[in-house]
This record gives sequence, structure tokens and C-alpha cells, in this order.
Amino acid sequence: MGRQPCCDKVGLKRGPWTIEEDHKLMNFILNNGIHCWRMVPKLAGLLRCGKSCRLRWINYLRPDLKRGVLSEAEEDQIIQLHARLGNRWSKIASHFPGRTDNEIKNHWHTRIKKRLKILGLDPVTHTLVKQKEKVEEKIEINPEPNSLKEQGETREKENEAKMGLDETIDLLHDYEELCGSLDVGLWLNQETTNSNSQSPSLSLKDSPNPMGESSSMKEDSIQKWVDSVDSMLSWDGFNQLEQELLFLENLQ
DNA sequence: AAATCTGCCAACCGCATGTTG
DNA sequence: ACAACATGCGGTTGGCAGATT
Repeated sequence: MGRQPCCDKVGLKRGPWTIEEDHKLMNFILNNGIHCWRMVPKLAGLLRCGKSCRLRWINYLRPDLKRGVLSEAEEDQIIQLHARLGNRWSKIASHFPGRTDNEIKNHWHTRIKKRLKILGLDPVTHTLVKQKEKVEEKIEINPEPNSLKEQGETREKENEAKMGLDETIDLLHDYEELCGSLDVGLWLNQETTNSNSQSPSLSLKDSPNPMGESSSMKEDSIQKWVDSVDSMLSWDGFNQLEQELLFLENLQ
């Protein structure tokens, strides 16, 4: 026979995590580490399944998380990596210490996809779509204006479309500069082959990181964190959580 | 001021893969 | 070798906040 089930899901809490739950989970992990996620909620006194605890820790509570919006440089690197790796968010996230796959995935769907569309690029294949036709369609909205007002509106639309085109060309140029030296076409071909065969050649260990970050650097930073777990009990975020919890307790 | 729309993000769900007995 | 389970991953969704009508 195999192992025991992960969780029975009956009577388990779902939805947003409270400060108190965060505090319990973080306190438990900092004191005991992670050996088995199934046991974590039970031992930490949480009415959550292990999966939910794991997700909360990885995406929100981990002390090595980098907060704040992604920089333009990070965004550019995500585009490069996506061209190369596709939707393998965890692989992409591994190039950004302190960033989570969920964060990068969300950022991709909310920001980067739009940016690529403006560039006239297909976010999936990273290839050009017929941008010029789109602009011409926009100009053709009202081909024969009758009144002066309509003529003015038409001119406005034309200018808007032309400005959009100029902006797009600039952005496209940037994109070419960004990806040109990286031979996206070659990557795409490699990736098509590799994704079919699940080749390990794209793993962090084997492929050099274009930004010069290595998996050993990441491991090193994690090791530093592990080494300093004791002092973590006084780190800022944790203190803040503790204060918030005390505040809530005082309210009750 | 209220209603509606839009963007964002945390969290969930289900599947794939790895691990254990 | 196989079944049962744990873990990791990517897709999707629900709900909140701010913007717009």
C-alpha cells in the first residue's frame, strides 16, 4: 500500500489567509522547518490542507521573497525567457531569486502580453503579426467625412493611428535589440524539439543564465537564509506580523 | 453618488511527475 | 511492478480596488 492521503478536505478552511494563520504557519516553519507538508497544518494548528500551506509559504511568507513591482529589466528578461521556455513559469521564476512563478505568471497575463500586442507580436509564438494592416484599418474607420467636425475627428484618428505606429516601431526596434542577439528563432526551434522529448537540456544546471545568475548563487542565498533562521525571528516582516496579531488580540 | 467596468492578484483546481511501501 | 500518495506546476477564477460612466 502507499501513503496516507494528503488531507480529507472536510472541515478545512479555504479562501484568504488571516494574519493569525500566517503567523502560525511562519512560526511553525521557522522553528521546525519543512519536512512534510501534509503534517504542517496539523502541527501548526491550522485548518488548512498541506497544499494550501505550501502555496501560502512559497508565494507570500517566504522570507527571501522580493516585494514590489517587477522592473523593466526584469520584464525584458521574462520576455526573453518566455520566448525560450514557453509557459514554464517555475523555470522562468528560477532566474529571478525572490520572485515566484505565480507572480511572474500574473505579471505576464496582466502586463507583458499587452506590451507584446502593442509591439504587434504574438505573445505565444513571439512572432510578428500584421501590424500595418491594423493601423490602416483604424484609419479607414470613416473614409468620407461630411462635416468639418467629422473631418477634424478623422484627422485626429489618423494622427492617433500614426503616432501609435511610430511608437510601435520604436518598441519593435527595442524588442529586436533585446532578442536579436539571443536568436529567438533558434531557441524556438530548440524548444519545440525539447518540449516534445522533455529533454533536460534546458534545466538550470545545464544552461548558462544570460544575466549571469546561476543556480548555485540561488542555493547560496537560500543557505544563507537557513543559516540565519534564528535571527529571522526578528526580521522586519515578522515583527510586523507579530504587531498586527497583537493589535488584533487587543481588539478582541 | 451610484452603478458598472476593468485590472490585478491571491488562491484554488486538476493534472503530471516523483516517491514510497 | 504496481498502487497510492505527495509534491510541483500551470491554468483558471473570485473578489477587491480603482477608474469610468
